[in-house]
Amino acid sequence: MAKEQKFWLVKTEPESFSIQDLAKEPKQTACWSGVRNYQARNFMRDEMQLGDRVLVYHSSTEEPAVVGTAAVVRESYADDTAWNKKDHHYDAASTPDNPRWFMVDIKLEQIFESPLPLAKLRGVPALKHMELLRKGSRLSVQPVRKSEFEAILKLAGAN
DNA sequence: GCCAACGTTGGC
DNA sequence: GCCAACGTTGGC
Repeated sequence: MAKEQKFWLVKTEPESFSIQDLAKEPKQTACWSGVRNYQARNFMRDEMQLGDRVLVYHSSTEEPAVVGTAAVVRESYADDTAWNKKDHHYDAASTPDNPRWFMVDIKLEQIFESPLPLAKLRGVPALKHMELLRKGSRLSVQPVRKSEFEAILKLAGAN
């Protein structure tokens, strides 16, 4: 029997890969490559499981916001962009024989009708302890409490 | 193993 | 574009 479903948030810069881009992918599924932070990697490599649910967040944009949800459809495997010299995330220390970086595949569930801006989330008591809202938080893959995930769905008027 | 210098993230 | 917060690197 599968372990309990977990909840996550992943950040992406919409200028490089937005949730709309995810929607355009075959099967609306994409590999979440390019993560080059150990803590974020560890979450993907060690803890993300099939069926886990994911909030998608747009960062470094005019109005940073949670914009929709996705699900983990493939558990971690080596991030091959790390050994592509032309890739922006190339890392000579990672090789096919001894990969340093990992990724998962996620599939779009829904794009919120209206995005939930950071500023709005800050005012929500149920989200008071959310990692995303912590000052100086930079983790690009982070765990989310079930209660937080549900509160966000509720705010988005989604299910 | 400390920590200063540097690079990056990301809100504003 | 600014800059605070954070992660990484490398000299010692």
